[in-house]
Amino acid sequence: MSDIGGRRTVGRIVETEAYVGPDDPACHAFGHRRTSRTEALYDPPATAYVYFTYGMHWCLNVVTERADYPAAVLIRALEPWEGLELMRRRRGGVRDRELCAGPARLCQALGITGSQNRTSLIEGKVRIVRGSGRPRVTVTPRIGISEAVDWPLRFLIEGSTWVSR
DNA sequence: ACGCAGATTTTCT
DNA sequence: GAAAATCTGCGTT
Repeated sequence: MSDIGGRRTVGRIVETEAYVGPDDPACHAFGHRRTSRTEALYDPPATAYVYFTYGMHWCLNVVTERADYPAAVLIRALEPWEGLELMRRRRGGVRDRELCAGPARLCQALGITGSQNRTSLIEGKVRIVRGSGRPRVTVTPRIGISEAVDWPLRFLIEGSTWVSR
């Protein structure tokens, strides 16, 4: 959920990818690479890692491991729950199915930018809270990367129609 | 439905 | 100078 610009949007996470640390060739901190961009990955768990790519897109990750161990989970898709009007406005009137189906799309829908980088996902303007169900999860390889292409680290809620691609 | 190219800028070589 | 954890619009089938 986000509370940005004085208004709230809520969604259920339906798709994620894991980037599992310095030994993962697809992780931005592969080989313990430490730059101004990757610095957030070395923060404590539940910190936001928001990075900018392709000249125009923001993507949101959750730092998952202890401080100084750079691993994170990329949030790839949400099922929109609240604040649909605001999401539609931010996304420029695309079909609802495409509001949050993709890592950069959901950031646009929720108003997430670099100003959320290194903020707490427990008490910040962007938060992640525990849900109530125990959904079945499907596992596939990650998308859009060129290293470790076959590692099964993409997780989808089984049967969700809100996932990307 | 599918495939391709353009957008646009940070980061690292 | 090239590539990048992407998205969109426009072309063809």
